[in-house]
Amino acid sequence: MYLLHLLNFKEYFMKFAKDQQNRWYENKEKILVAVDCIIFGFDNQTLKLLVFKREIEPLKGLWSLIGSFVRPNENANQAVLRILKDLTGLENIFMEELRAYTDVNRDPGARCISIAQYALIRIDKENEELVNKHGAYWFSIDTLPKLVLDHDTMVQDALEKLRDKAQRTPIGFELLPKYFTIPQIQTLYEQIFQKEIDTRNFRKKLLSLNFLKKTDMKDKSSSKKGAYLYEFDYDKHHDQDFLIK
Amino acid sequence: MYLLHLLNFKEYFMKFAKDQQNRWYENKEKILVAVDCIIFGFDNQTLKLLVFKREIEPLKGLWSLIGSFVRPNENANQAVLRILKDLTGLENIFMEELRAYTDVNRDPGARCISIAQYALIRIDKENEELVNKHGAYWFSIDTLPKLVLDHDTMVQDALEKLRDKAQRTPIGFELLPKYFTIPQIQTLYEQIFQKEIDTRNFRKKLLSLNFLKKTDMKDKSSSKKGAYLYEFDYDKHHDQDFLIK
DNA sequence: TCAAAAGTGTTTCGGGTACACCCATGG
DNA sequence: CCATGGGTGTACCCGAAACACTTTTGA
Repeated sequence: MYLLHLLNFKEYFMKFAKDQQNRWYENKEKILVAVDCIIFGFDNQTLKLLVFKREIEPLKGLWSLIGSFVRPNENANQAVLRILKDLTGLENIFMEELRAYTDVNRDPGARCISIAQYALIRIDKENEELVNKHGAYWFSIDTLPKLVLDHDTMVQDALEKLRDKAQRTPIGFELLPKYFTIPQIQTLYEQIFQKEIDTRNFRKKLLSLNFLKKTDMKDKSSSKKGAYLYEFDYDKHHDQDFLIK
Repeated sequence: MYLLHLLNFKEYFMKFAKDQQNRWYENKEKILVAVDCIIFGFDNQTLKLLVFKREIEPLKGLWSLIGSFVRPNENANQAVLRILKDLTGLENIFMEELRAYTDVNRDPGARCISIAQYALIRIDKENEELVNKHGAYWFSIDTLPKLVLDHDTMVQDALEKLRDKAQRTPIGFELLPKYFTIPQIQTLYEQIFQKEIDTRNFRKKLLSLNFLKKTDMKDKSSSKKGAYLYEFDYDKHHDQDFLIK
């Protein structure tokens, strides 16, 4: 039987599938499959979540995550990227699966499972306008409105995963502009973990990881002295340990 | 608009859904949704995976994970528990979602997404016989056969997740009998991480966590001196840190 | 000149790791 | 009596955490 593994699997499969696929796949109930996006953003002040205000019935006026049904010719990942592109104009956004929400009655309108995904983007003027045009708004994560269905749970789960991930990998950089200051990163981490971090220890640890390139530019937008701008040095980051608590 | 949140949501929804659900849900393609189970087991020697040998066409003779389509009246979790119950007779099995596999062509027989879940069970004679009756067999994880579709990927992903999880939470106990010895746990961890662990450090760390209750029984099945049997003390385990590398 | 944020070093403490020998027992 | 696996203690090292003052500059 091990020989079979060497055969062209797809060909072999199709040979039988044509005759027999009804036996295997028949009478199996298909289900609506959606993706919902937990989109985090950072405006150099607070961590925010992008939510969508429904302006048509049903559920007019309620807040909701942005989602879509998965189409026949795309996988879940592609569905999310499609949404993000439409909504923000951005491509190459960091995103990762959170988990699937499959309860039978989670959506009273129809049996529908959702594969929730979270994404991280930088908030800037261009995408903020575009986003507003689509009826979406940024909410600070500590003043979120009630969301429809199980979307509140999704957001909480996503926050937990984000914290977990941020501790072990330099995830924050997806949320920062190309050039950023150390105090900016620190604010971001303080927002993610919702607690204050010691300046000296944070800076020491961060710089010791050796993946920040210092520039000779300064950002004076938040102090008179000005803070040096850094950029992420992708060459030097090789998934080393990155424990920041 | 905030007042709306206080209304009975489901009632409100249904009022519109009846008229309008076609507008929202119509023409949305439904998809087959399966669960696949990555079932790990431990027989006090090696970490094993339960795989299923297809004895009917299509794919006769090929090895595969155990799976099933999700039925209209169950969520993914319930589907997995149903499979595990049928297959092993066991209930209350530890299981957790791995992730969803949604590529358009992952299953050449039909568009079908799979929500992969991994589970941990102890292997004993009773469930081993039952399992064999269903055409399923335990394979040591370092001598796995080639599996169909994307199941190899699922197994690798599950192993990674298992390792990650085992490092930060005392997960191994799902895989051990009620009473077990310290050398047994160590073997389990050596299997999971595929490397040798220092006896003294392991024992020291494990006991310092204070959730093992020593009994006065000894297991002499693997040495003349015999090793003390312990049991898991659920009261004392409060999700403390549990870093074992 | 002063307010406000940026930037910098040292000490302490705990946990991780490395490492080698004695113990108990059945055959 | 000896082979086999069970069980124990110490020293070192490194990274995390705690902690306070100087620098710069625009207003």
